[in-house]
Amino acid sequence: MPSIAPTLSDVAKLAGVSEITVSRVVRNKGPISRATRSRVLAAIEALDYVPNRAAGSLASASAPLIGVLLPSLSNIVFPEVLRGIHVGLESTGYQPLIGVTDYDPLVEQHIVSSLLAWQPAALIMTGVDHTETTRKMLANHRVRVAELMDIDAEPIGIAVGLSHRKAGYDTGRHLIGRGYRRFGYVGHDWDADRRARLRYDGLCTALAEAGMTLVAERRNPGPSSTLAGKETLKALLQDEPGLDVVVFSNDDMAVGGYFHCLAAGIAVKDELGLFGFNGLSIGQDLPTPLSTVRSNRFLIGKTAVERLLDIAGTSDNRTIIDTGYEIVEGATA
Amino acid sequence: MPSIAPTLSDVAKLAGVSEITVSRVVRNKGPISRATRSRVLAAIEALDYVPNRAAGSLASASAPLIGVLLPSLSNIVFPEVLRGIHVGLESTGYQPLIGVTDYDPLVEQHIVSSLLAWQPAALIMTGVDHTETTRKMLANHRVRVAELMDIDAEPIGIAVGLSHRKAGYDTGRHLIGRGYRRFGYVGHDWDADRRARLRYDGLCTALAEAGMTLVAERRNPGPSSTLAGKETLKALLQDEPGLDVVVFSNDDMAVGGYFHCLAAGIAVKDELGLFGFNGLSIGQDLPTPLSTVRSNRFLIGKTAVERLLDIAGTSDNRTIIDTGYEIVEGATA
DNA sequence: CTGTTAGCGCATTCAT
DNA sequence: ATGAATGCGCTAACAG
Repeated sequence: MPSIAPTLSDVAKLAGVSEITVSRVVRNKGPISRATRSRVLAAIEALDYVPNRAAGSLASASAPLIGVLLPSLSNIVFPEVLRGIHVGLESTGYQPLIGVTDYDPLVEQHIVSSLLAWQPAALIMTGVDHTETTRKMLANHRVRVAELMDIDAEPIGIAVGLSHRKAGYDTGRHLIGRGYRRFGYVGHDWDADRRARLRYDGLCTALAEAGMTLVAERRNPGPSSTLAGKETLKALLQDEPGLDVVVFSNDDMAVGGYFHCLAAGIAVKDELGLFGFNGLSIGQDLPTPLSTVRSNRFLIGKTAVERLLDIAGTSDNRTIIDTGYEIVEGATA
Repeated sequence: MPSIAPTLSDVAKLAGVSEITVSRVVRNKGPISRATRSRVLAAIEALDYVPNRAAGSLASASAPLIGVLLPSLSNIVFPEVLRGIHVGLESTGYQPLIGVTDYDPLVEQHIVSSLLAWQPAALIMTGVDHTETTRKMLANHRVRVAELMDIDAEPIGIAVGLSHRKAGYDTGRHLIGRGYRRFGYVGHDWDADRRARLRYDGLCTALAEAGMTLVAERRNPGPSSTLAGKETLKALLQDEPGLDVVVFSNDDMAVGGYFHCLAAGIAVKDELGLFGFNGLSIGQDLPTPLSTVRSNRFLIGKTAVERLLDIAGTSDNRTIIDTGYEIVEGATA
């Protein structure tokens, strides 16, 4: 086998047709007779021909790539979204080109710029915080754009996710319905996590409607983690021992809270209710399954891809797709 | 702003130089006088020029891309490796193009083929199980290759990881040294996870050297998970109640085992020791930190990238890089 | 230090 | 249903 890769022209020669015919067979586009198609396919097989993507992209001014911008890979939530994207992309011929923004719109802007240099078919971004320059670039390139997770804002293209404000509100209603009255809140850094704040706002609205407020709250600077949840709950309970339920900014934090209760001998649910957000499997595998809200991360990624590929031709499709959420009763609240 | 992106030629005109000069400035390659460089940079700035990667890749027969093949995104370990890769790639101009093999060498083969179509600078693969066709493709394309995680085999290019056999062996020695005598093993599916099996082999070797064998063992079909660990430990203890320590195939499984002990009222360590593998943060955040082996996933990804970019020019660099591991004493064994 | 020439491999457009 | 001509935007290999 030659160390130089075969090209369209090699295949064409072997099959006794023109290059463009081979190209049509490869892309499955345009009318081709059954006879020539099979001759070409045989030649492709014989030579182990693989199309050169750079050449194809240059000629067509568009690449079978989907740019994916994630804020972080440390939080299990985003690999799960990525998994959904992957499954949605399966056998479409598109490949994901990924970038990590570290929750910084300026970093995001640079990544968008370098992703656009590949002329991707679409861009999948997380959240709704973008710089003006980013928005301008996206408009100029006429790339299809999906914004994931958050649907509480005006989208650039399509938005796929859930209303975090509503999820927070429903959390409040649910817990009030179960008889809880003295609410505490344990959270993490809001500056990077707009959605956690929306949930908090929704929760407070529900409490206010019922004539209550949070009895105590505490937010740990830095990202969410089991450790942060553990320590922050401990601190909160020192401030204010008389709570009957604590809502956490997400499951990571809540699992930490659960571990604190175990270590401190606090009877979860009877003595203190715990409530999370996301529905991570670690929470559901605890000896006492965590009460929480399932956020369907996988579905968000998968749905986004499917919609983006659907609207191939169309222009200006501002759409909001609500993938919803479900309250997971669990056994901690 | 025009909706058509500026090209090298536009920049060249504005700066009053030839295209190739602009190209040299952009790529920071070849000698350029300070004066022209700044004129060109000004023109680039003025036009918001972004190089077209497809064109560049076609002309140079190589793209600033690194293909990354991961077996799965469900297991937290691989996103962590990916994070290392990302950090290693930061500000190098390379971008990761990722594929997920689902632990299937044939799927891997297809992905390798479609990744190579982009002419990536290098390929990062996980593990050492590849089809003959895959090996042939890699040889023909003269791509730099790194195989991650596993260094107990002859590498294609560079291998970055740790000796899982040795880690298993040291686990055995460590636990024997702490006085444990009646060993149990709880594992998951081996067919997909060669490394788990190597650790098991190492463990058995250590036991044999001390004149012991596993008293009981049980492997759950399917991937590792907290749930699997929980249920499998339960089943194992029903078979054989007289164990004093159980080694798990990894931390996910071990955390599940820990949860079972909590629920069943088994005193961890005093009554039954638990030992994992990986050193995941969830294990360390338990009320009782898990005894385990830290496997440095982040470092593996980062190191692989750094080495791959190092050996840019060189050819045929078969190297094994041992990122090591550390026994984490913890409090469960 | 800078420029000229010549393609890279493919898809688009227009023929036939 | 198939083909010819042309160029996408950039870089390698040489000049000078």
